[in-house]
Amino acid sequence: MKPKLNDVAKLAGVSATTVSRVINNHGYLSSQTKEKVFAAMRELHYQPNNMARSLQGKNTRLIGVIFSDISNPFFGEMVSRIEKILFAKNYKVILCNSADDPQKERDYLQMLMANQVDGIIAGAHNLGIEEYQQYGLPIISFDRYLSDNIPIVSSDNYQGGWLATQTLHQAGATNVAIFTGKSHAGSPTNGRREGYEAYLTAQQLTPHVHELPFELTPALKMMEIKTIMTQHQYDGIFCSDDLTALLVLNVARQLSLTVPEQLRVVGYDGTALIRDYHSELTTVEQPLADISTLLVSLLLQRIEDANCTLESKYTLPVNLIKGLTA
Amino acid sequence: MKPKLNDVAKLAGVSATTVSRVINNHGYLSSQTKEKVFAAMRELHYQPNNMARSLQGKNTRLIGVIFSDISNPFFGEMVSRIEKILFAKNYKVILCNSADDPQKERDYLQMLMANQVDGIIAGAHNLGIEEYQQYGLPIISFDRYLSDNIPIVSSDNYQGGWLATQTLHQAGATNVAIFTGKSHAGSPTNGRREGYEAYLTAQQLTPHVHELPFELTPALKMMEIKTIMTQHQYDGIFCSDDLTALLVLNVARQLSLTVPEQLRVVGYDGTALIRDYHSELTTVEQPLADISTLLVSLLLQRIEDANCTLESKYTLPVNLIKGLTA
DNA sequence: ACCAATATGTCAATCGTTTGACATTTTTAT
DNA sequence: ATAAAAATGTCAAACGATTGACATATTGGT
Repeated sequence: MKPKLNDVAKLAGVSATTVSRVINNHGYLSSQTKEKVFAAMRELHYQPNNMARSLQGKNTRLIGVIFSDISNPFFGEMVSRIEKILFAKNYKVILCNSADDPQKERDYLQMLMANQVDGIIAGAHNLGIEEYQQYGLPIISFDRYLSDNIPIVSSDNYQGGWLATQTLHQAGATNVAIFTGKSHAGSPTNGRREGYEAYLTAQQLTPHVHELPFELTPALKMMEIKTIMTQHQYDGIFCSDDLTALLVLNVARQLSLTVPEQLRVVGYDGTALIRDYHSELTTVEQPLADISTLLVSLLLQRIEDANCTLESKYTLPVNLIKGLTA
Repeated sequence: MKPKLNDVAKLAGVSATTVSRVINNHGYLSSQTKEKVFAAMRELHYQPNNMARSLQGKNTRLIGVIFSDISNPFFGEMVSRIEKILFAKNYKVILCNSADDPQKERDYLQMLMANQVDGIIAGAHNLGIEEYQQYGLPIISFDRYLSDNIPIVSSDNYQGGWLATQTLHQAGATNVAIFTGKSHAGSPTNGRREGYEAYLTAQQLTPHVHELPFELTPALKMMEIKTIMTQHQYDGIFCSDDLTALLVLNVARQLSLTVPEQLRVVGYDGTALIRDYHSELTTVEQPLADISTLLVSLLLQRIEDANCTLESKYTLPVNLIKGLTA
């Protein structure tokens, strides 16, 4: 069996209490004793049992991270960053892919509770507000309103939508469409669309909104896009995420539309993947590093002091990455 | 505070033992009592404390999943699949991005031990073999030899390398290079390179191996590729991963090389992302679904019966996805 | 009315570690 | 030499749930 605290104590020739004190650096300890104990721990490859520790009320240092699906590069990069930051602070991540399934999300929440996580970073949002509220846990939300006492971190979607549309317009487009997801209440893409509409209205131009169902496979989405693009002669398209923008560029190629002359395209997100492998795409970059840092930092504040007052909303500025498509 | 088993017992008007029995479905129980207890659990939003449970020797149902970085789409997709499969079997994933840093990998292993994970799926491999052996934990490795008693799941890298090269050759290429990572002992890319060399040798052609350092940023890698491609006039390039293939295609565009007429390109991995957004790329697809399923299934076998005999190596067939680049 | 099966309760030990109370010994400073 | 500080020990009660031993009560079937 795995070595326990008592085995270490025996090997080191000290009492169990002393070993515990060494581990927790508690009370008076001579450096010789410490060394003896550490040596014994090394020799036995001893690792204190975190389950037992957390029973005493110690933090588990586990954080639940819920996103819809990390195989989406945007979430993948974000979770990867969050994990790295948390690891540096000695926290571990329990990964939850909710797959946009409310029941799965609910199950995950319960599971996270059962595992005594210290807090949750929520980036998937299908559940009603109450479900998140009823657990008295520190929670920080990414990009969506959950409840009054759950702070939201997001980038400036409105500004991003405005910026994207402005970029298309200034690149010469006048007949500008937006391809976005279904507009859910509280959904982040709403802001992007509002920015888009506001800019066009300010320019006395007409918005053309196309909602592409979220569940569509990329192949189906592409067909849909092709249909839309043949029926309308847009000269500028703002896609509310970069992957959709790639599909639009593919379709443009199929339809022999020259980019950016006949068609201008702006995407959204600006992940490292897109910047590195699709530098041609003009896109609005969300500050993923800052978002991740802030999410973690707020959560840890809440964990350390449950009563600390946090803003209800943190909005980070976006940045336009100028490529060749607009 | 969070409700405990005793609170449920009080509310339901039964003993703590009965509640525990209901939870674990142990011994005689009337359906009325069960209902009363469940009702009380619901009312209190009770979740049994997994820490306390696992102290009795119950499994934690936590699995450590170590990969170098899930922001790489290949690993992202793989971890996403693994997580989904494990969740369906009521296991949770502790996510570990080793970032190709041996020390981080070591820290992760210790952390996973401290958290009493039931097993580990290891897809990052920087540590010496001993380090994985010394923990008597069920471990399954993806694509790399760790130790005799740690089963390896991988796809047929040799066959994949052969297939890719054959595809380039049959598409008309005779001066065929391979772009691969640094060849580490036990590294999976070795097999791909061997398949590449074997095919060329069988065809009386000369292999040209270019090792691109793993750590390079994509931008630097692209420069390197450009240098290589201008110095040599290859008419076929086999990239040991798809992202590198995208860079090669970018460079080809910069150098005004027509694909596939002047230059044929074959990638490797065939993730959903590539299939969906770069269907033009000819690539060797690793059976990610099967690999993930097998990894999980073997691990759970080991967890359920530590002595069960498993093969030391499981090799799954690869599949050529014909695109337009070769 | 009687035996068995079913249902529930009480009690206590256990899992591995932490922590406080208290006692004892050793070291250090004056 | 002496008191304070430092170092270690013993003991036991937590933490929250599980589980076995055992007792008791309620059923149902015959």
